[in-house]
Amino acid sequence: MIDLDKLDFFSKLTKEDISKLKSISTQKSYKKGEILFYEGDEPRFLYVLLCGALRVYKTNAKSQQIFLHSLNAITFVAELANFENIPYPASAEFTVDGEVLKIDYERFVDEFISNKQMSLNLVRSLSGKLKILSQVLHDELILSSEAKIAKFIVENAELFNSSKNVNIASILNITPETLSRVLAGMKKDGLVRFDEHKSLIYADEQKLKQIYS
Amino acid sequence: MIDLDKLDFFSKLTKEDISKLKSISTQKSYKKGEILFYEGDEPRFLYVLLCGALRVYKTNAKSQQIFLHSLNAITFVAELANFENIPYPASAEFTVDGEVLKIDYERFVDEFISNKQMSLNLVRSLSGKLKILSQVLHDELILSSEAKIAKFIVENAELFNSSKNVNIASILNITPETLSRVLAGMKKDGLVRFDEHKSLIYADEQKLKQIYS
DNA sequence: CGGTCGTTTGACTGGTATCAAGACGAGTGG
DNA sequence: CCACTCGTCTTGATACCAGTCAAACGACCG
Repeated sequence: MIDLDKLDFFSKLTKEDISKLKSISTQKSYKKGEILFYEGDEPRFLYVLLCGALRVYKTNAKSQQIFLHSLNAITFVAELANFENIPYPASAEFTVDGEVLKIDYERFVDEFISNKQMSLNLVRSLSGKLKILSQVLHDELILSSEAKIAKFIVENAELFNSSKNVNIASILNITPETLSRVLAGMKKDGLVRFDEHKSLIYADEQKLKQIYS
Repeated sequence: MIDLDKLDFFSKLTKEDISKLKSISTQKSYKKGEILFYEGDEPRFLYVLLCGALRVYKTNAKSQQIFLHSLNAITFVAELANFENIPYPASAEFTVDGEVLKIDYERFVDEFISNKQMSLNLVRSLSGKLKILSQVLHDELILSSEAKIAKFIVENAELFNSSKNVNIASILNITPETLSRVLAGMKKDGLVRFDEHKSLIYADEQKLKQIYS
């Protein structure tokens, strides 16, 4: 079990606040692949991801998962659902082993609603989430498949090289076939070059950026 | 000019806080159709919409506007951009005459960052925005045109009846042609019925809901 | 009664998914 | 060292949803 006192995330809280927090919450460990909650579930606790990472996704009518983003410790998780008292708008699955703090939300409100430090944490967290979401919205709503791929190459070159195409495709919410075809096109146009082992050895950043901006 | 003291939004602030706020801000009026900011602009002030309403939209590669949502007074506007120090992620246009409070953001941070009431306002505002955005994300990412229309009919029956199809289409980010065709289909399947003046006189809520959930 | 704005309809297009088959390449066991 | 196999990538044919373009139609307004 992780000790809350040791965490940066709570470092600005007083000793009393920390014990207050401990008294209204429990900790739980999860294995890679386990689900923290499903889209549509009613929120019962306010979650803080203490360690590990989550994959956040929505499910469409054809039961396909639409990847939204990853969450890394330490951060509140889906606090929106608690604040607005709505079902979780997406599902969260552990991509590695992790641990969460499960806070009794009602008591949290009572005790911490006017806590200066906690408010700051919340504002920061909410604002960060908004940034992520508006990013997702932009990528999914405005960008074509080609543009998404171009952006991914420029902004995630390493990840691009270390991942299999299937995984990249699922991050970008496109099919592997589309990814393959677009990359073939880019190769033909000289925007990218690969060595014999399919590692990216050259990318025309300028032209790639033009595609997505 | 609207007097800040009179507004519910600031009612929990002390008299000193209000004058502090006044001293670091100015008020400005806008006419219907004017733009508060464009997507991509650098934020220079923290805006509070004091009266009127804004249409918030993004622009795609073909210069088409993608409607995201409306904002009604009184609310912070795009505070995300200030907090995260990023360009505005969308454009905002007045749909009626309005008035905004333009707050010097740097000074706002200095003076109000640890103000209890203001923090609460911020948390509430951010959380509300997050809810809206995740709603938009769901509608645009998960729902088909038919599903969007079904949802709109169920949840906005009055607006549906009082608006021209062109406007409904632009709210739903679909073309008038698609709207027309889908409605024709629904009529054929008996999901909706219209009188001679195209007013909706019957809608099979159950079946419509099935389409979008 | 003519003009304008909005709606409807049809034919076509485009982007991406889907389905199916083949090609490739790295690791494995004979 | 070869051949087999499995996972992955590529390629082609086809399908589908919604957008585009164009024309006809309708309704209301001055």
